[in-house]
Amino acid sequence: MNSTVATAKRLLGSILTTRINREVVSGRIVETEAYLPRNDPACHAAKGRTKRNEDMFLPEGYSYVYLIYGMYHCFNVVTEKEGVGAAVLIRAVEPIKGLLTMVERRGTEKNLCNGPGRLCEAFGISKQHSGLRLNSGVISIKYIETVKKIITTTRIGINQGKNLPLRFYEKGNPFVSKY
DNA sequence: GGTGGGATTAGCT
DNA sequence: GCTAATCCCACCA
Repeated sequence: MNSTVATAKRLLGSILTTRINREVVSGRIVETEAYLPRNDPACHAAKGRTKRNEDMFLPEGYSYVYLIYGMYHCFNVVTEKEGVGAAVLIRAVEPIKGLLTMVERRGTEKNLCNGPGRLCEAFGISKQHSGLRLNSGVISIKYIETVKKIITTTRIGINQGKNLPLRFYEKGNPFVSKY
């Protein structure tokens, strides 16, 4: 098992916290996807380093945030050494703290964080938060526990590399995304 | 319950 | 001009 897959599984159950615009929001990660440095056509780094994906080539423990479909952001954790280009996409979290802030930012009380675009909106994450070192003030991820019941499936919403079993979520958790 | 289209932008070809 | 790791709402059953 390579370290990106190991990280994707280890992040399940960890606590994600952001301090953005003086608001503290946190949640428990329940769904992730791995994007591998080699033999993975869906990984942004697969076609080499560009201005868009350069933060993916930072060392492990940095954030990589990008804009998708013109309107939504996706939050990733870089997982390999500097220059390699691999990450774990955080797809869903279970809200813990700052529920009011999430509702305010999302404009609804439903589906606060069960999807990569939704959780970025709820947590206040946007492109300016790409390339930050985690646990240095703005975005923090704290390891708490190892989730035992992990379901592995293929990834969602991609066109290449669909058949690779690189999506992980906690069995039975209602905050996992639906797609 | 399920399906289909529109929103909206950066970067590559 | 087209695509991209998405989401929401309208519509139909």
